[in-house]
Amino acid sequence: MSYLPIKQLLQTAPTGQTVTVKGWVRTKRESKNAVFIAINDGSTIHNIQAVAEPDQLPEETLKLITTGSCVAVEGNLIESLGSGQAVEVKVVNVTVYGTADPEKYPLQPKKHSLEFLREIAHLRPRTNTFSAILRIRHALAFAVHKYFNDNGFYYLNTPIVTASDAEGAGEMFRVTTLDPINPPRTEDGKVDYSQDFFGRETNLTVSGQLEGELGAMALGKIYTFGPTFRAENSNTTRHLAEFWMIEPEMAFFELEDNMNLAEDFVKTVIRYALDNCADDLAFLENRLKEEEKNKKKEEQSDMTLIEKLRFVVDNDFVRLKYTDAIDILLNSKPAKKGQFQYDVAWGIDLQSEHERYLVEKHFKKPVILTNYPRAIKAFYMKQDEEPATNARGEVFGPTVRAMDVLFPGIGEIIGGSQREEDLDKLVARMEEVGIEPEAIWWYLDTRRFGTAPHAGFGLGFERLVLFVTGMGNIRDVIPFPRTPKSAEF
RNA sequence: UCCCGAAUAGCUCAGUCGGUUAGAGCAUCUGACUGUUAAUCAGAGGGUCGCUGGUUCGAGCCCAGCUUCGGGAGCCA
Repeated sequence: MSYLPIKQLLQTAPTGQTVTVKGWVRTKRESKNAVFIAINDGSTIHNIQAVAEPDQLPEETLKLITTGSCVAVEGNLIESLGSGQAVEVKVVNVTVYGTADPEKYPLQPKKHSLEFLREIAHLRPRTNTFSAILRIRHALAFAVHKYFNDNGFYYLNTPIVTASDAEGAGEMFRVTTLDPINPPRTEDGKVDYSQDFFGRETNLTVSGQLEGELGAMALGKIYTFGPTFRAENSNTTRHLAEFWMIEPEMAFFELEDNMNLAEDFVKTVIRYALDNCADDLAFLENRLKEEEKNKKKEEQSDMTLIEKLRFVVDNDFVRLKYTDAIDILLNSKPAKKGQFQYDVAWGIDLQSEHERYLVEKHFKKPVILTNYPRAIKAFYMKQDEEPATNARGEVFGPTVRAMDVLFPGIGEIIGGSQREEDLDKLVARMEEVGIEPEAIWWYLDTRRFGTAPHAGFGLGFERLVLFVTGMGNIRDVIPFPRTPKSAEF
């Protein structure tokens, strides 16, 4: 039996033609003269309404049509007799594929909290909110591939299992096939990883960047888009143990080019969502409006979700050197009133409250912060020639060509840099921070053989989805979130 | 990991000063209802008060520990 997705049916001119709808029942309403069944198949946020005469369906079939059950409806597509929808299906026959006991099915037609839905993550895609999020997530993923393909990048698949832990991006998950109770041991009592599957210690990747650089040094412009793992005990609304990261890496790009790419990239994929997910965004925007009603006035945002997205797409990001950001923070009201929990001084790693002030209070738009102190950034970042100076000519310490893109409500959405292409400087820096150059000899070969200026960045995909959907918790923008103490589904 | 808060019906919550049979709304079921829009109206069923221990004549309520969840911080994307 063939069928049409509801998305398509809703856009079809009703001429009484025979159609088949297959999907899950959202609600059933019975009155004396008609039975109304709202059906959703996930192709769109909208339901289609099937209408049956009360004595048209056998009593036992009618009883099985409950919220959450799955049905196939054969009927005629007609102009709706009611006012809530343009078309509806006049039922000829209903087949129930699967029942859903109303006493047990958790997704009954009522409001559910996001916390409750997280506990039934296997069923939550059947709700309006999550189906909208997942469709938007898909559209953004597609837009990412489209953007890079349109701009001459090659999709490079970097390894998930890796032996390198040199990047220091975070704690890693160990990958092993050794017996956890009784692993083989060396003479000095340590676990003997030479007997492990790969013959050495291996972990899940925390970043594909180092391998991405290898690709860029051959293909010119590459990007990765894959799962990434951090075994940090992070319990926040912005962190996952398993998340998807997008990491472009470009030969011959300097910091300025990197910033231009990051800004154009983010704007383009958000624009894609605005152009292609209008219904789902409108639904989420409404949901947020309802939520805002319960908030205090000062916590309500002055822009709706779609206005916020348009604002980001239509306005230039602020570009600001770290040293100048420190000046702004030092002269800010909260600093003078002592309202910052952490003191501001050149050399500190900016805290959330500082980033928030810059993005949400001072500039009120996305900010790209650059040229951070060398001491607080990764070893592979290109060192600036001159130490930082502020507007009054004060001289500070050495900096690197790093860039962080900060978004309102999200914080750091992108982190990147121009890479140090000079072998001697790179090795010297590695030794300073205690990384053995031999451990990533293959990475250093890019600098030994045909080195070139290059740059790249990493974007946490879920943080992008978080921003576009306006959701508040990163666990609600990935189908099956992995967080400390939580891997049920 | 640290700080704060929470855990009572399927869900969201109330539960007075520690005192008899633990309540409401939604959902569910039953009935009513001229085409309804998460319909409306009436009625019914539904509880190991997170777990373990303690204080007390008596604990949903007080105390301790544990577990889980939420918010914030740190780490970062």
